[in-house]
Amino acid sequence: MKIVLSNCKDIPIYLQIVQEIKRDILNGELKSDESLPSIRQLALDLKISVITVKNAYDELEKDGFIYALPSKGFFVSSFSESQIKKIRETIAKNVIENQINYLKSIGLDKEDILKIINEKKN
Amino acid sequence: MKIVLSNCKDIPIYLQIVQEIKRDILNGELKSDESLPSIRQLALDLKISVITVKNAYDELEKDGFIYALPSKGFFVSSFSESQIKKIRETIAKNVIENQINYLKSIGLDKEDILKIINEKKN
Amino acid sequence: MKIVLSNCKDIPIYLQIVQEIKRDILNGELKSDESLPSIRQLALDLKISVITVKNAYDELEKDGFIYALPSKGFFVSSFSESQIKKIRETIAKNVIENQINYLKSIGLDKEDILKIINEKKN
Amino acid sequence: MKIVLSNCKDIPIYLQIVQEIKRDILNGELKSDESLPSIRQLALDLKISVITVKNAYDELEKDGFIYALPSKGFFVSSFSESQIKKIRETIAKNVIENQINYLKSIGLDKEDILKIINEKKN
DNA sequence: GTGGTCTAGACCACC
DNA sequence: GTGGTCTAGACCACG
Repeated sequence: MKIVLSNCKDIPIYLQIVQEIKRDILNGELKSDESLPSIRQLALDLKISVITVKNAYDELEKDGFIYALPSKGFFVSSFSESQIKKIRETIAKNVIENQINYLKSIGLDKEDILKIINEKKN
Repeated sequence: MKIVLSNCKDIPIYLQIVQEIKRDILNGELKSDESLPSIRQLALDLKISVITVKNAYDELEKDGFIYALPSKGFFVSSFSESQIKKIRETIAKNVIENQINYLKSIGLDKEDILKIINEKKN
Repeated sequence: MKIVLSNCKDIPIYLQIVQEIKRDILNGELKSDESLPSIRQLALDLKISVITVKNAYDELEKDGFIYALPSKGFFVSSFSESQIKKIRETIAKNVIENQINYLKSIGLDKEDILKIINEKKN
Repeated sequence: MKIVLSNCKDIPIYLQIVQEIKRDILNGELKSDESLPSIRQLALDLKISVITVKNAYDELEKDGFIYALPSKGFFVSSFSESQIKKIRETIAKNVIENQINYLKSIGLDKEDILKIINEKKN
């Protein structure tokens, strides 16, 4: 697993970790029941406080993406392929809906948006 | 001009104001050199502190969207229609690029994304 | 007499007027005992409030640059050529001393300053 | 780092802080990435409100002289020696040009100005 | 009336 | 500990 922290100050470190791990679970890089690095180890690797890593893992556990086995460590939750797919689609729908609404609110219409998307695809 | 604050506390009040005014400038609801409500008036209307409104206006001024004439008030910066259009497109390109990159990173491919966009259009 | 107001918000309007009239007295454009435009007239010309002009004239009177003859108007104070020259030099010494000190404080030495002055003269 | 506030109220406190820190960055007293005193500490030292210090730091951040790492503190931006030199020269050129233009406008000619500068140098 | 500045508190998230 | 945000007052200069 590879986690890269940006210096970007907009997103707290613990949330960056949350996002990267969620991402790796969703894209299949982290498999069901795979073990995550220990809090201590990840803190060492990223040169951050153990508390920050703990906060990130707690958040992921709260959201059901990982689970803790006391005195064993943290593990990726069990997801079937269809569950993963469904989560992905739910996220995508939300993201796309929000962004289209936002772009419309600043004065772009459907055609403008489609044009930009098509240009991007090249 | 109509500004609505959400109770959601994820986004600071002053940033919500910034976003709403930026949006209204970009979608043409606020015209060049149009005067904005005075700090005190807006604070009264929204039932928030004058300082919070000041912070919002300062942020907008920093970004070049409005300008202050002391003892006169705050005013929308002068933008030509083509400038507005360019800003809109720049924002849209960034937003869309980030969105597509993110969706790809969690395992969706172009076809998935297009499918969802097309469904939304209906 | 020609007064031009800048939109620059850093300097209050009444001070801009003060500066421009002082300048014209010092450079000889306004002669001793010459009459100034009436408060009302200048306010009309500059499209500003009479109060603002009044503040400017009061400031100039306080500094001894002009004097008021009630129900007649405002007039440039009587200065001999040597008095004018002395005021000019006093101002120049202050201005130059302050600026050299400032430039030194941000790390420029005499040679740097002289070099820039000499380049400007070309 | 040493910051001295004058009692003079012509310049707002927060701007005095801005000027002193800019000066120390430009003259090399504050090095790239060096940490600045925390908002609270500086407020205590100078016996002013934390908000006033925050305003000063915000202004410096806006101008690119410092950057904030939330929960860490404020730090001097990274400047190469040549960047510093360039900023210094740009400032000097502006200052000197304005000064010379002003002195000319009140009736001094080049020789007068040079004479005063040379006297100062002694 | 306007904006510009400042005070003296406060709570929060983050590390 | 740090910065980020906010409140509810205040005084000033300006127009």
